[in-house]
Amino acid sequence: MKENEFNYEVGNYRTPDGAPTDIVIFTIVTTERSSLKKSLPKRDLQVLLIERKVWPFEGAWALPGGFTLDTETVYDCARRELKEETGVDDVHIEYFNVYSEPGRDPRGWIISHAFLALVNEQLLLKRRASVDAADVQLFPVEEALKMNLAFDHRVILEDALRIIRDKMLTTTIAREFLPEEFTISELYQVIQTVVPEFAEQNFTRKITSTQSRQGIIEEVTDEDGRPKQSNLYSQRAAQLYRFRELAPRLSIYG
Amino acid sequence: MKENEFNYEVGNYRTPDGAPTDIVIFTIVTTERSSLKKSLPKRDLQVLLIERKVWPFEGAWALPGGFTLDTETVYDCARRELKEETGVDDVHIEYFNVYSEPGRDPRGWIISHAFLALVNEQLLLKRRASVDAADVQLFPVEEALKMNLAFDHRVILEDALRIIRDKMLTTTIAREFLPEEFTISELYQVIQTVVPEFAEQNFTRKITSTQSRQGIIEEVTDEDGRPKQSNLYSQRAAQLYRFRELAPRLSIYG
DNA sequence: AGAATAGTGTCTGTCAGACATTATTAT
DNA sequence: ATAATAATGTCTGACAGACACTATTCT
Repeated sequence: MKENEFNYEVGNYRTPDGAPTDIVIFTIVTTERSSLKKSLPKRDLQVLLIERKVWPFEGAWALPGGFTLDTETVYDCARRELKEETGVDDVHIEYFNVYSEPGRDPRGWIISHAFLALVNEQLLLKRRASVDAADVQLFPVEEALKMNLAFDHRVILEDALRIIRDKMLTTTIAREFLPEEFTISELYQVIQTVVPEFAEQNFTRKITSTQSRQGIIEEVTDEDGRPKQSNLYSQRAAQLYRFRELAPRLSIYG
Repeated sequence: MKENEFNYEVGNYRTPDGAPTDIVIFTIVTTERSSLKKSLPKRDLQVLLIERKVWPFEGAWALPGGFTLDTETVYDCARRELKEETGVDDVHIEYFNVYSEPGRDPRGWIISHAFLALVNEQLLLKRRASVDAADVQLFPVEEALKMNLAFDHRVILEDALRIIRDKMLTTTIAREFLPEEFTISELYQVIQTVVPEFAEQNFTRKITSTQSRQGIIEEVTDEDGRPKQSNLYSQRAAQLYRFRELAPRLSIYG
């Protein structure tokens, strides 16, 4: 390295003390409504938090994360941390913002890169069985927002929430919370769990029968080409659907 | 600072050598079609680049940017750099991604934060008059994409382009390239300049008369409440419009 | 008159929104 | 039968897409 030229541009300014990632891991927790069987379960959007054991914010709950190494991208780091905390890989993980407010971390000048991950409950269960981690826990987002989270993690969580609420309606990320094959009611419920104000009276018809939404989902059929149905959550069996690749182009101009 | 605890968590790992910002500054350059007066001008999406004078990538063109100070956020830094390079402030500037590939900067471990800015041509002109900067220049984006830009700036530019193309159709950022009051044709042209494949036969009617798009723009009237028109670009005078605050909510589900 | 842009008329098929109704099946 | 969810029917007004047409004014 040409040391003098390096110094010329970088100068003798202070350099950051670290470039960590923080990961907002969302999952939807399904709880059967015990009273009656064959009824739709309750769904709850939850976020994974870790109780800090060391200074700073000792004892407070925080988003999982860790410092990026000089041999990896921040994206690699986020995936690595996600794997460490949840045991899962190959899930939707997405970078959404940087947090660089001076003083946000008492340890020094630390610029954090925030990711959000959407993890299917089924995948999380494996990990939760294997590790008895009292210091790693899922919280309903509404509850987490009221807690005194470490660092600026409340702001990060709020930002992440805003983003998945937006994306839930404008992309097909709902698929991340659903099994491969699902019913319309499940899809509707997942959307409503993330975006409570979502209400669409003619949802079934719109998602299945309108031309402009062709290609979002398709009916699942068995080997003989007959419609495949499920009566897991209902008396009357419901048609199963799966997501296709096509997502419609949105535009405000028509 | 508790030095030992700091070391415990941060460890003795290497820390980054800098957290700069790179800014993709877009503008739309308008050139009158000289042949005939009263005709729509040609518009061209251009990006501001700077010729590097020092190692590394000496002589190559690069995105403007600079190192973040420990007293500011990366957002502050981007705004500061934008002001330095263009003389403008108070324009649309937005963070969009982080670039952290090891080795992306020969000077060391440098994680860059990329912003995009949309600057109205009129605002840029002031600056361009005051500074004769042969090393600061606007390039049509198509041309810039073919150049050997410094660092990973080609990738950054491609990402930025993808984002403003998407946002041009889903938000009202077109306003950033337009004067306060504009005609439908101007708006249409700006959209097409950024998204060449955009074509909407009934654009006028959709943007002015459909209920679902109420509130995007409104007619401009003079003090007496009479419609205000402009014949700057046309024989027949055209109604002037301005953007309102409301942007429609988009959803793929209806 | 011709050129250049602005803006409206008209028609068909599809969709949105609101609401009611029927269908299916475990209990 | 009842409960619970799944799915369709029906109606009105609005919109999309396509294309032709009229309007205005500078040259």
